[in-house]
Amino acid sequence: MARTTDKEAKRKQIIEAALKVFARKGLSNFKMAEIAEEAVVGKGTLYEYFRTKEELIMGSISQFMMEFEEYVMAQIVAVDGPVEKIERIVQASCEYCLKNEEQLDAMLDFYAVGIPRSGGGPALMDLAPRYRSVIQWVGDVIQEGIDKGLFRKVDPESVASIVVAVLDGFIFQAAIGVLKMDPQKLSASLRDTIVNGLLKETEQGRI
Amino acid sequence: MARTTDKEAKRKQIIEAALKVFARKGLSNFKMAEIAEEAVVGKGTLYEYFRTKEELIMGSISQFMMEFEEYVMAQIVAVDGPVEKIERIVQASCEYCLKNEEQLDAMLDFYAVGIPRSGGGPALMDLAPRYRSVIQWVGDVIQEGIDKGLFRKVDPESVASIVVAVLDGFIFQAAIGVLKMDPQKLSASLRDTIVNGLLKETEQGRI
Amino acid sequence: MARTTDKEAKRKQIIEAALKVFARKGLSNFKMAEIAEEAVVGKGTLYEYFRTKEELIMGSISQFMMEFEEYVMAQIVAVDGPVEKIERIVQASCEYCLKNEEQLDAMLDFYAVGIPRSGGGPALMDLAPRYRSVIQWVGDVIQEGIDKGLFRKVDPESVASIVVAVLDGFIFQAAIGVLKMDPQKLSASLRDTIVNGLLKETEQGRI
Amino acid sequence: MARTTDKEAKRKQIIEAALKVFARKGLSNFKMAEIAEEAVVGKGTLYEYFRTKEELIMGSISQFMMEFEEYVMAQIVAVDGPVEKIERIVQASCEYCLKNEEQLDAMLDFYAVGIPRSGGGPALMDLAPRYRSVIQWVGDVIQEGIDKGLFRKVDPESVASIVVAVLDGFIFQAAIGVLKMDPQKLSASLRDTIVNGLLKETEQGRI
DNA sequence: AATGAATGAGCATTCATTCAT
DNA sequence: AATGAATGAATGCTCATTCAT
Repeated sequence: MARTTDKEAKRKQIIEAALKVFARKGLSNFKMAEIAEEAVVGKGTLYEYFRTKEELIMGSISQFMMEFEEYVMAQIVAVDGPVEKIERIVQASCEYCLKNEEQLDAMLDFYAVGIPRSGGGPALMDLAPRYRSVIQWVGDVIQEGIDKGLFRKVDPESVASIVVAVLDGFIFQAAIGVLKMDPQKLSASLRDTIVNGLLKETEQGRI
Repeated sequence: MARTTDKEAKRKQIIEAALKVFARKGLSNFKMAEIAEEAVVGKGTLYEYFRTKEELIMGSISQFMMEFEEYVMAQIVAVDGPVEKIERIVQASCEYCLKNEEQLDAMLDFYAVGIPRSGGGPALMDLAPRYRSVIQWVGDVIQEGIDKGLFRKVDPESVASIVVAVLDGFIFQAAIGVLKMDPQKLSASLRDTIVNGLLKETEQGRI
Repeated sequence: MARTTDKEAKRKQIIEAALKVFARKGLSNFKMAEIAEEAVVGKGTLYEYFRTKEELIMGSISQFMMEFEEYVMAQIVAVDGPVEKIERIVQASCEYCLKNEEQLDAMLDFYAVGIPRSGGGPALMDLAPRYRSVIQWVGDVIQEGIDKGLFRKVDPESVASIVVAVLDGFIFQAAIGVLKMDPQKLSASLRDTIVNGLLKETEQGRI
Repeated sequence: MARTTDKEAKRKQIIEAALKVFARKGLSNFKMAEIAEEAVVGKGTLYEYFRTKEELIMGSISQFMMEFEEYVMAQIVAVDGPVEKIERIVQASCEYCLKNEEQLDAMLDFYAVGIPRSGGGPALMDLAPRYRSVIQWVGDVIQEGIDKGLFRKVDPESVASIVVAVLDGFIFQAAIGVLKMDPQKLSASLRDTIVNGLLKETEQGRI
């Protein structure tokens, strides 16, 4: 059991180092040696935990994405009401980005890794399923709003797409430095713009 | 007299080949030799037009971005009315992506290139100014809507940020394959969700 | 623990191989791959010990020059008397060239490397200090001869310049094949021509 | 006839440019393009006059050596007396180096070109015959001195070797910057050191 | 298990040379 | 005859990966 824990801990340690290096150098410029140095292990050790560079990249990104998702989900479970849920998902996403400001620089790279190439093999990592599930989840919230008579009868999936798109767009704008990742301001702004537009006339101004 | 050449034309030819290769292989995996082959020129020729691989990348992306911008701008000049302008910018953006579906795969890479790295030099290409000007432009449209009494008194810049963010987010979703780039549908969807939310109560349903 | 290596020994091994290749191909025609092959190491290994080709060249030449100097110095320490010292330095220099006959071919290249270029950076290697110290040393011997009343009152430095010049000239003549590097003959010849001319009339024929 | 003159003139023009570039960059670092630029002709033109880079190098060095020799010879023809001849050859050599101070930087390279390589082809240029003839000529002068009863009965060829060696050594010392090419001083110095040593005792102090 | 010295496939880049104009 | 755009063979150097210790 101790063995497993040790192994797992060192793997985490390497991934943490990797994410730092990704942020600093970008996914296409970092070297395995840099990660080894950052993780304070030998180059050879990396290969005890990841078979190839590619696997280390995928492993690290997966880990990051998973923690992102977990964080957001954890912030949401206790929230009631569709409007609040959407507000909270925006806030939580921004919060996570802020807490991992360093990673922000690398997130676009993470996204790019998910692009399938027409020529050559498939995407290094298939982001689509994860993406669909997020959109699905947001769509359910929208549907919930409609069902509760709060929202107009919009197409839940389309709106969900938009909400998720805004979040990604914010991340990009923050990464290039034209937007400040302010959870309160951005969630308020999104609420005022999108959620308001979703509310039925009779509901507007009430919430 | 020596062999005469239209330098500008050959430069374009190389850039076109480069963009194709970028889409196929991604910005971090392509080889100069591939571009030479695609452009049907010798490897050495590439270096007659671009001093380094990096410069070729930047030149090609710049060209792409510029053409993107030009296309969208051209589609917009003749449009009147804030709502129509926003609708049209979404449509035009989608159209250009559709016309260059091949490039779509590479666009996330293009974005990633614009991320400044905390460690090491600056971003390969500074997208911020271009971005700010687009947001500014959309913001002006929003302001126009407010001035005309069409829109509620929102913060123009925040809304502009959101609109632009949605466009980028759409591009990403299309790239990973969870969204279809349908100009009509997406612009209608955006209009129904965002623009509606911007309209004053008295205006809703009229436009 | 990792594969352990005597870094210093391997460095020597590479330098030895390099000097062989220099002699065979000349400083401007050799390829790194040739040195790797001669040293029976991988190309990459060369770069573990020398950052660039230039550094490998400089390191190897430095080493050669140093060993040359050490050899000559070692042959001289025990020698008494100015005339004998000069004779011995000539002999020792020739001996070293003979023992390293292979290198002889490359020595002119080594010299050329020390030439500072008016345009562009400084010389790859500054031979001037080392040169001045040798001339200084020979000058001291001449001075000693004058002080002891053996030599005429000549300018020690000028004569030292000449002696050193002759040695270099010999190396060149040997390299192009118009002179045989015969320590006995050359030192005798130099003694008969130069040293004799330095002796006071009263001393001539005595020594 | 005009044709020939033009051709010959342009050839000279190229060689002159080449020598300048050699001095600036060294024989192993210059590029054909640099020579074309310096000569203010197109790259292609170089190949109208020299089949290859190597041929251009050889042609230029030959030209330089020939002019060197011609200059020295011209300065010597009218000189009488072995001592004066030797003094004059030293002076003339220094003078030429001074007049072509720029080339001085490249002369070691020229020498190096004459070194035959054990492995690979022969020397790019065989300096031996030219060298032997110079040594021969100096040897004849020494012999003349002996015959006239001025010099001791030394081995003419050995002494000639030394004299020529000194000249080359001076050039090297001047190139690396430890010696000033002063015709008067150097010839006087050489005369005082070598020639004096050659004089018979009865002649010393007379000349 | 951990390491880092060794490796060589792989790639950006250079530059002598060609040849259409 | 003169040119310089085009070319690709050649080469320095990198870095993921291996493996002896």
